[in-house]
Amino acid sequence: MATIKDVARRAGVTISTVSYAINGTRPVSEKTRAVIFQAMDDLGYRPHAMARALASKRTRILALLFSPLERGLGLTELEFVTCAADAAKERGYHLVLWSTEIHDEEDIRHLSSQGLVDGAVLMEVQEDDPRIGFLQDLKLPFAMIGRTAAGEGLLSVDIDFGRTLSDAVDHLVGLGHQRIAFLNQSREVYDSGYGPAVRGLAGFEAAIQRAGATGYRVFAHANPAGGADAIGELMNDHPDVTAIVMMNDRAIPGVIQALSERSLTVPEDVSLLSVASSPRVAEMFVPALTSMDVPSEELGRLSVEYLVSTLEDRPAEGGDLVPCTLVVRGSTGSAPQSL
Amino acid sequence: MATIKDVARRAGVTISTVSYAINGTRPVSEKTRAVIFQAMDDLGYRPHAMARALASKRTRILALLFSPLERGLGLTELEFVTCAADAAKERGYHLVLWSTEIHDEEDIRHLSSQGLVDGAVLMEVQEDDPRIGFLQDLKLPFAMIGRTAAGEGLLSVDIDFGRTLSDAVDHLVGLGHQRIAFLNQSREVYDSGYGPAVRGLAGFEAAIQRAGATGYRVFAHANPAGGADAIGELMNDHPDVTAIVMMNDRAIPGVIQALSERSLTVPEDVSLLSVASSPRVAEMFVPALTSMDVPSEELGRLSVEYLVSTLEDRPAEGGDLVPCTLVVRGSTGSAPQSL
DNA sequence: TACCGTCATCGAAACGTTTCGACTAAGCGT
DNA sequence: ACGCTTAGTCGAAACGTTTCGATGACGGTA
Repeated sequence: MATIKDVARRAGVTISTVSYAINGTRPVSEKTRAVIFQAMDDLGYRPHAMARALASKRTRILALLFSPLERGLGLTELEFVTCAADAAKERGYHLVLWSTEIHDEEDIRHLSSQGLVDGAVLMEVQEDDPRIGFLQDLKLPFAMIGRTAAGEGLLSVDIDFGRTLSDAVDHLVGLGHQRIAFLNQSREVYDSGYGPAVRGLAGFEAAIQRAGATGYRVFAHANPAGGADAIGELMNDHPDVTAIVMMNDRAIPGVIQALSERSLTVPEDVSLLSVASSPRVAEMFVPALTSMDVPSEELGRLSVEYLVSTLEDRPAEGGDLVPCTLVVRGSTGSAPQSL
Repeated sequence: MATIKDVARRAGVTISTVSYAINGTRPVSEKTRAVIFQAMDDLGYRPHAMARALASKRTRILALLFSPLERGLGLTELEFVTCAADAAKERGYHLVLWSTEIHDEEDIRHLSSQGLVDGAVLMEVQEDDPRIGFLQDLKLPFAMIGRTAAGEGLLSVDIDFGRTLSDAVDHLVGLGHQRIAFLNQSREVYDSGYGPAVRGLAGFEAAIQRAGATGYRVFAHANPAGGADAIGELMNDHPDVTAIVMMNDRAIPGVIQALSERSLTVPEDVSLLSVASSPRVAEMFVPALTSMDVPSEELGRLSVEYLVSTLEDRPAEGGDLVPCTLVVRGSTGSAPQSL
């Protein structure tokens, strides 16, 4: 493989000049630059990533941190990954996957101490995420998908739950629904302060209030049985509900089954709207679920962009909130006329 | 950050001795080794990945190639990714994500020419995959998840479709089913020679034959409508079918709906068995689907292990086939008594 | 005693870049 | 005609490893 030395020789200049021409670190005359680029072309030269990294102390490699435990990665998270990789590539960076127990400090330290990565993107951020402390100690720049409780000046992108739930409720109210339930994650998850669960519910309540409708809330474990139980509870307490906003992908099958067992059809008797889920999930059901799709592409992309900007001394603001977009499928319809 | 130099000084030896002690490249006396490791510990020393790569010409970074187009990554593929990353980590390697159009030679060349990666793992391999040629030209070692048509001596892991379909059919026959349908991918996909579609069907036919049962075959597009159409066709031609083996995740919702529209219940009237799918998918339905789960962990892991072995001059055999494992859930039951 | 092979260690040269200080020649104001 | 800046280039020293050839000490064999 051709090295910078070969290019220099062929162009009749020294290697430092070639380096300046490539990186624009110092001025190079128009004429010389042309000769150098010609030589590079002729030789099919590509800078050697490792050598460059060693000398410049910048690897142009980013780590994507995710924790395998927890609820496990889903389709939505998968899109973060691929979109983040694309975004990184566009900016000349690479993305390495780093799956690590969320509390394993040694493991995270290991990652950075080798000098392998310039920065990190954190997925599945928790309200009180221990990784953030580790990263700060290591002085490793990072961006988050999600937010911590405090979120003080850290780089992050997150779903705009306020706006998302507001849009969701508006859609239902627009169809004539007045008694709407919010099916959240489990109470344990909510109590632990998991961001989406907390912010989602808050957004829902605010939206309901603004719309002058009546809201019910119910929690469900992240599995079909949890969904079924939740519907049982809900229908027992509030049999007059006509629409359910769900923010719990895995509970959905149970919800649907429980409704059909009660001879309630979707969307004639009850409208269903899935929030912060992926189209792939929504289309698994019959009828396909109307949903507020997560802007995973944007989240993945923005997080990388923030990080790269910071690394290249173009400090980014961060803290952006992007709303989910409403996609109407078959599970929402006009509220039933009579009760 | 401590360097090898610091370690050497503290241990009272030269850097080359330290290097030998770390890598085991040459013998080092027990006493010296102890002193060196002590020094490393004291200083919290970690070899600098880039420097090591530059000097040894081995980066210990592997690329994971996937093409964004196609049918899009699903939950099963996601598991490949995370498991491959874990396996790589265990062996001291890193995994970078490289999403590339399957035919984009320049892009693949770009990847290797920088000397960034030692080898590649290919996901979603096609029967006649152009990437393989590129990689061979570049002399970049690689392993595949899936197989090409020829598969001549290339490193690969794949699902053992013969064994898997055989187990699936046996399970159903054991429940008394005698007329079993195989719901494949679409005819187009099958005709294009997509490996799983071809090998799956072949395995099914062989298993049916061996079991002395009757087999029907039907194709479906990878979406709910496709599934519904397929059931329509199947029930029209062969209303006596009592079990369906499905190898088409995305068509499943349509299948279930079409069955219920015909007042056929699962599993009382018809047993459903999903092949080569992920538990996550199987549990989305009511009743949860009995399935042959893809050993994604093993596939991801093995592919990395093969590649690493080859890189470290322990040539691997490759070409392993691993079967899916049967997980009985609620969608299969005894064949209906009468017809 | 002289010689040879091992074992353990040393010193120095790579690996392919970036970057710093220095040098030259040209352009400027005075 | 003088010094001063500036654009353009050079040479050499990093960056932190691995690896090769050489060296010295030691024990065994002739």
